[in-house]
Amino acid sequence: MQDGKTADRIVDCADDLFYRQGFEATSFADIAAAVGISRGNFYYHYKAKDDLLEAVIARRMANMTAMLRDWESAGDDPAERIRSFIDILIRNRDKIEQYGCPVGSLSTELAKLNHTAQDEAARIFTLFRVWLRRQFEKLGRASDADALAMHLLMRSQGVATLSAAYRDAAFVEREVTSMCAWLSAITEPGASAPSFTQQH
Amino acid sequence: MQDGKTADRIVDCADDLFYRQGFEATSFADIAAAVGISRGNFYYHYKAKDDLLEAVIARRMANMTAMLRDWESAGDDPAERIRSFIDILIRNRDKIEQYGCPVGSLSTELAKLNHTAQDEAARIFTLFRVWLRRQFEKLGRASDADALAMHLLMRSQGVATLSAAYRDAAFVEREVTSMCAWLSAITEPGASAPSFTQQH
DNA sequence: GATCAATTAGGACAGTTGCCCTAATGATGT
DNA sequence: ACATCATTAGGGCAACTGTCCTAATTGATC
Repeated sequence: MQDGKTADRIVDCADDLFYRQGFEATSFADIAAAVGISRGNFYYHYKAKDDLLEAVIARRMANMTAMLRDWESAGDDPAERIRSFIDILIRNRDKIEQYGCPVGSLSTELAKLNHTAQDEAARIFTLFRVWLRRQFEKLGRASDADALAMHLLMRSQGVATLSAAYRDAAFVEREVTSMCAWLSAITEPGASAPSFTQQH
Repeated sequence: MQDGKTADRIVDCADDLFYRQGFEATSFADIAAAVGISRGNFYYHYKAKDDLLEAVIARRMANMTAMLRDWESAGDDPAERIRSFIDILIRNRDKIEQYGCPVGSLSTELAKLNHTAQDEAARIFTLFRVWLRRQFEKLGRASDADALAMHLLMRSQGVATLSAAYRDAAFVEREVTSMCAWLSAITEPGASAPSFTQQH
């Protein structure tokens, strides 16, 4: 958090602190101390805490968009791309164990606070949702692509929450393996793949 | 929140407010106003906010224990009991849509606050975990009963989080149906039921 | 009816919160 | 060297936080 203009450094630190401490529990004093500026200077860049929150959400949106684009350019196999998504639980395992999922925990907190930015936070979910949906469509599951995307999102959220509660790395690995197996069952066209429309 | 001794009414209201607003975002003034007592009277019953939190967690533990006992006495079929657990997502759908899961959201918040009561909050999870494990054992899945219990807990957590983010009742119903189908696949001994030990 | 403990109300406390204001500093171009 | 503008520091604001203290009130016991 050293280089870049001050406004950017503020969003950087706020992003991190909102994740690790929560939005409500993070004060301006916390952020100012982390950035290394005075509290007064703060309001020159962001005139209210809600403005800062929106900037943080926008930053996360941009970061996640870039990450999804990277996964797309890394290969053409949709299943492999989806596996990149599942693998977040492994790559970020330490942080998730400590603070849960940044998307889910912020969304839940803002829901409780009845905060106006709650819908904006949910849009980060939608970013993944639409991206995953597109991959499932490419796998020939156009009819239930959105349900499959939501199912995968739901699983990653559940794993993240329990990972933070129990800090059990074996559980996370087991569930990631299960998610990949579920994905493989979908990829293989011959087998009676897990479906949602079929179960109704 | 009318009858009962004052100490109990305080825990009642605090329980509700901690769920709807979060622990950190709920002040003594909020609780005192909800109970209808003065702030001063507060410290006669609970000398610190952390004490109150522990009382709330203990209360939830007692409530959940009673609920699990009710499910046990309602019938002998373990699968039916497990379905009672899954059905929470339907029965409490309105509250979950607004505030998420009380167990998961409190656990995540306390994790971020680095609060000492975090382990105690996780024990509510363990309550369900052990109970579910026992039901799976009765279904003849002694070898992976704990993994199955954790899998079900994970699913309910994921559904609750996404339910609060999107407030999509159709999604919740779809996932509940999927969970019941998963359970049925386990119940039927002949079929190649979903397992975890097999997938390793 | 008097005594005494349990309970309550209300005010006061030091610290923190988000927010605002103003003066000083910095850089920039002329 | 000067004027201009963006940026920063620091103090101050009222409101709120959790906590504590004391005086009043209640209710039961003798």
